[in-house]
Order: sequence, then structure tokens, then C-alpha cells
Amino acid sequence: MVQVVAVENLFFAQGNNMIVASWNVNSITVRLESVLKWLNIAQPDILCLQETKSVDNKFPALAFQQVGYHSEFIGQPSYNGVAILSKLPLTDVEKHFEPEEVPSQKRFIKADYQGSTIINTYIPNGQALGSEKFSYKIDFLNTFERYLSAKYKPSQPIIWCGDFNIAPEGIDTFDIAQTDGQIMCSEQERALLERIKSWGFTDTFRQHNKEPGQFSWWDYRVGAFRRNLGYRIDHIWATETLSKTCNQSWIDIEPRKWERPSDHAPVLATFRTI
DNA sequence: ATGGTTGTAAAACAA
Repeated sequence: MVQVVAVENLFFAQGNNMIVASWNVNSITVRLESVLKWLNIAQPDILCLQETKSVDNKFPALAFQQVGYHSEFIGQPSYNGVAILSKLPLTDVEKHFEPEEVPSQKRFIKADYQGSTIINTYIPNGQALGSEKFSYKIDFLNTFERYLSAKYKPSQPIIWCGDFNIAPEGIDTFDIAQTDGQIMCSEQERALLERIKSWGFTDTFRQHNKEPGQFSWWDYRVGAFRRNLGYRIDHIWATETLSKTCNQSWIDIEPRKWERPSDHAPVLATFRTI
């Protein structure tokens, strides 16, 4: 048994794993130094970013190139914006999943990487149940589900990750009683996300971690991080061919402790590639 | 935990 572990560690050391990460950075301009620092530490093969809040001609592609990362991105002024950074080039990049004639918020980017499809979404927050923004969130999820089932098959190797703005279960928040039925924790959001999941995804984090109290987002307000009043709303989901090869998945809360942090922490998963 | 903080961008709005 010890030998088996040793062999796996050897594979790990040889780089026969793909490390995929997802991080809502809440402005790539403000967070650039933190992201560069974290890339150097974590060395992900793929880093999906959300809330870059950068127009494309200001996206720091050169800074990432200088530390060995390709980047594909789609942004807009002030809000939203997503990107995929990668060690090897990305192909078949798409920046819309809705019909082209619909002017969309920049919340989706997809690319292929080494035979796998990487889908990165910044799902709308939804603000409050019953609001217009909540309807937009529900519409977004329904449209995404149609896109997924029309374009892909669950037998394909697909990673869907990003800021989902939904805590899938009660154990994914700091207090079930306080959060159940609220935004990110409503039955409607959870049922819809579960329906999309049932198309063929595994939550790689829950594949490897069963315990409650594991969070990826803490509100800047009310000292939420210090008090660990968090939610697990950032996810890396994989179809079966990939989830079968997923070694581990975790949330790295260290960057949430750094100076001027994002309110989100990065989520990671590793996949055996041989 | 019912206000508070952060980011964008220049006053509200989003989260």
C-alpha cells in the first residue's frame, strides 16, 4: 500500500497530472500581483477567472505570458468578465453560449485543452429571490442547460467550473438555518443546478471531501472571513471520464488572508493524465 | 448578519 502511494507521488512529481483551478478575483487589475504570486505557488495547468472587470484591451495578457501562461478572455466595462489561463495553448475558444443576436453579459468562456473541454461560467448572483436579477439568474441557468445538451454529450471529457453563485447543499454554508431559502441557497436554484448536474457532472470537491464548513466565498462585510461566515459557491465539476481520474480537490484559503484579497478563494482539482 | 466592505468609476450600482 505504501508502495502504491509512492508510485502515485512519483507520477505527481513527474507532472502527469493536470491541475485545474477556478478563482473569482473581483477585478484582475487590482488582483494582478496576487494572481501572479498564486500562479507561481500553485502552478495550475488551467486557471479559470471570473469577475475580471476588465475590458479586453486592458486585460494583462502580457503579464501572464511573461510567467508562462496563455490567456483567452472576454470582458466588459465595470462588471463581469471571464478568462482562462493555461500553460499550453487553448483551442476552439468560444465566448458566447447564448444566441449571437442576444447581447449578453460577459459571463461565459469555453476552450479545449489537451483533449478536454473547459467551460468557465460566472453565474449571475441573483441579488434576491423574486427580483429581476433573480429571473436573469434562472434564465441564465436554463439557457446554459440547453446549450450544454445541444452541443455536448456527457460521455465527453468536460470540466465545468466557475463562480456558480449557488451553494449546492445546506452543508455548503456557515449556517443552514440562516441561509436556507435565501439567495444562493433557494430550492429553485438548487433544484435547477442539480438538474444540470444530473446531465452528467460530478462535483469534484464533494467527491473527495464530505465534511461541512468548507467555503470559497466570504462577504467583505461584517468580518465574515474572520468569523468564517462563508459559502461554497465556486466549483469544479467534471464529466465521468474526467472525474474518474480526479485525484483530489480542495479550496486554497491562503490568498483570502493576503493583503487586499478577493472575497473568493481559489478552488482546485487534479486529474491524472496517464 | 439586516449593517457592513470592496470595486468601478466618478454617482450609483453590483456583489
